Amino acid sequence: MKPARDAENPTTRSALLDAAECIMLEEGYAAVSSRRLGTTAGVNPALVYYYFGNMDNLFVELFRRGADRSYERQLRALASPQPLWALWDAINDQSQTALTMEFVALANHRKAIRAEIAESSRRFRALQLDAVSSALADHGGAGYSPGALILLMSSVSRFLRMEEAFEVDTGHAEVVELIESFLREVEGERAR
Amino acid sequence: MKPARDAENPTTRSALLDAAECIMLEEGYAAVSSRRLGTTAGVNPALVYYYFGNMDNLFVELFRRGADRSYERQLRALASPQPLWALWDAINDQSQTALTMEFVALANHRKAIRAEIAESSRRFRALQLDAVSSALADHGGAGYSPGALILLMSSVSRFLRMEEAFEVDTGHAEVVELIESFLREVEGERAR
DNA sequence: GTCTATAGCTGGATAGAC
DNA sequence: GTCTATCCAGCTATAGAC
Repeated sequence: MKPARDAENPTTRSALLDAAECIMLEEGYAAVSSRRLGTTAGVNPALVYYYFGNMDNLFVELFRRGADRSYERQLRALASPQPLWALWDAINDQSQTALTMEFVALANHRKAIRAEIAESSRRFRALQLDAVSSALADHGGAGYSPGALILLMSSVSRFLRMEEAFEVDTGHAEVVELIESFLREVEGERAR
Repeated sequence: MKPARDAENPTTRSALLDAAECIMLEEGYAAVSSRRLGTTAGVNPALVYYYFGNMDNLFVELFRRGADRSYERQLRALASPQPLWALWDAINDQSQTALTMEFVALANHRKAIRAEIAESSRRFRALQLDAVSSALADHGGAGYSPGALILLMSSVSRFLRMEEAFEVDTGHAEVVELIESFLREVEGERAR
């Protein structure tokens, strides 16, 4: 009988993934090395190769883990009574955002990562398109383009986060208000 | 009498910066090392330290060189008869975009770079705010927020570029049309 | 200004003991 | 599954000859 591992007894495998996530967020992907992973996770560096074969695979698995979690969260959001508001929250709320930017940078020169992100993006987008199309049709927004709305929310959210990291926030409140006034128009006041 | 250097006779210093730009675009910032720079620029790697002291300074100088060029281009754009259209073109056209994203990634774990980008962003934003405010006031757009418009254009532009790198383009045409129809509304048909 | 040589470090990855 | 030991490559940075 295999013992079930809980949060206080994580498997070595997931401990390594957690360590990678932590290092990536704090110091960027370039700081993620097998030796650093070993130290942070409290295990031997060689185990990275035992579990993942090489560093690229570790990155791919870490990305996939985060993407799957986000996808589930987004599925739940889009099933809410106010799917547009919920999607806007999900896009903004995602603690995944910072990690994602790091992966995008990684993808610039690692083909395996790029392919993974590309496929994941298409998967997210398809789900969003479907839900936003229905949401717009259900309310007074049949005249608006679902694709444009999704891109607007995604672009602005990511750009604002990025600027916040540089402590630049000119115009942030205004553009958020612009998007949210649109959401109010088609989906009504945000329910609390 | 010092000989003037032309494009075919660049100084070693600028040859190193050119090499850095090239490597960064093709393989990402992590691939930029003194040895690679030496090989690509056809000079000795030790010259990197002679000219820049260390790698951080090289990155900062490369960023500054690009930012200054973009700033000049943007100044010219904003002085055109259709400043909003010209700004939109400048934001989209910038061959700097890909490089900028690489610098943003670098900035995550190099303080010197982060400070440089932050200051540069504020400088660009101030210039844009000024010009867009006037442009909106001059035409029928006095009711719109200049800050929101700038952020919308900047966010969307960067996000689309990023997605293009992953060969994802769902909704791109629609969101571009949304922005351009707004520009037509306040500034009239784009002059050719 | 440009080069050689080199110190000192960190990294990816593997072989093999336990 | 986990560890030690190790090879080899690549990096930053400096000292010093030319």
